[in-house]
Amino acid sequence: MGAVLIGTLAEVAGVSPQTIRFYERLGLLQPIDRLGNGYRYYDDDAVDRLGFIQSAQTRGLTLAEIGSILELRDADQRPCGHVTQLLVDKLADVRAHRQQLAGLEVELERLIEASARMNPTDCTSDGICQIITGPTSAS
Amino acid sequence: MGAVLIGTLAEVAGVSPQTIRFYERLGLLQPIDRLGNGYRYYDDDAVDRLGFIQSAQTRGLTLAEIGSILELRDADQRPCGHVTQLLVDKLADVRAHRQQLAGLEVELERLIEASARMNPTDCTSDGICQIITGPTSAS
DNA sequence: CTTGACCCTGCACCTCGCTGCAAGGTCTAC
DNA sequence: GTAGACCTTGCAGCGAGGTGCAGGGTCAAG
Repeated sequence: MGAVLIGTLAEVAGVSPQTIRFYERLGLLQPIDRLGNGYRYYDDDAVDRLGFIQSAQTRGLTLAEIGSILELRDADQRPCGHVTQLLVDKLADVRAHRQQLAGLEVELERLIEASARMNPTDCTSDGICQIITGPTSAS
Repeated sequence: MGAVLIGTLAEVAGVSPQTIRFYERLGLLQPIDRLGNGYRYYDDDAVDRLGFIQSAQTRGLTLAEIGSILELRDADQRPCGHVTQLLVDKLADVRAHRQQLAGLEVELERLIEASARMNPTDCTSDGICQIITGPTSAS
């Protein structure tokens, strides 16, 4: 089952051939070799590798971070410690981001509620939009 | 106090002159006119307008959305309804995004916890990184 | 011999909100 | 007259993760 061309690999892995070439340029996935006509060919490990990339992406890792894991693997090192550190850092990022969005959510709720209570005639007064800037001034 | 040049407006509003020119290209802010030498000049309304843009940005609106509000204002229409709709939509976006991040947070916590329980010797087996893909396979 | 499905390379483009640079004109102060 | 601070225009680039296209080569079937 080894030695498939890029189109087949793409179909099996559920990505486009362009994406595979793009990953190759980023150093994430190298073909075993080229055929006489220049065509890339791959073995089953490539499918696993693409699957890993997709798993890691859904876990919020960037392609650069995923590349750093694959690099360790390719150097026959155990990436466990590195991966754990990446995940811990990512968790901190996600929590910070969520905190920020929570603040925004509260703020939007407040503005929407205030706009519902607003008298439409208030709108014609000066300023561009008092729903957003607040009745007289913003903090 | 009217008729300031771009640099003064930029300083007062706390943005760079380049940013003001950028907003002009997006149609968010037009100078009153040009002086004989081609220099843009602005009045105090421009400061309010830049303040509004910044307020709206901190509320998560994109420059395109902000532009749609300003467009209504410039056409002497009350943008209240439109603004409220934008905020409601934005709130839905923020909630959806937060939900997604909440799922990711739980997932990362799970992976980090699992990695702490993992036997280091497990790591040498096949696959690229079992912390990420899971012990035998991922869902 | 031609059609159609593949494959190759390299480059441009997309979103979003700027930022920086080059090459020039202008204005003020000394 | 010259230095320095301002202004003008247009265009390139960032990051992130691709997508799409042009212009070509290759291969198998009919």
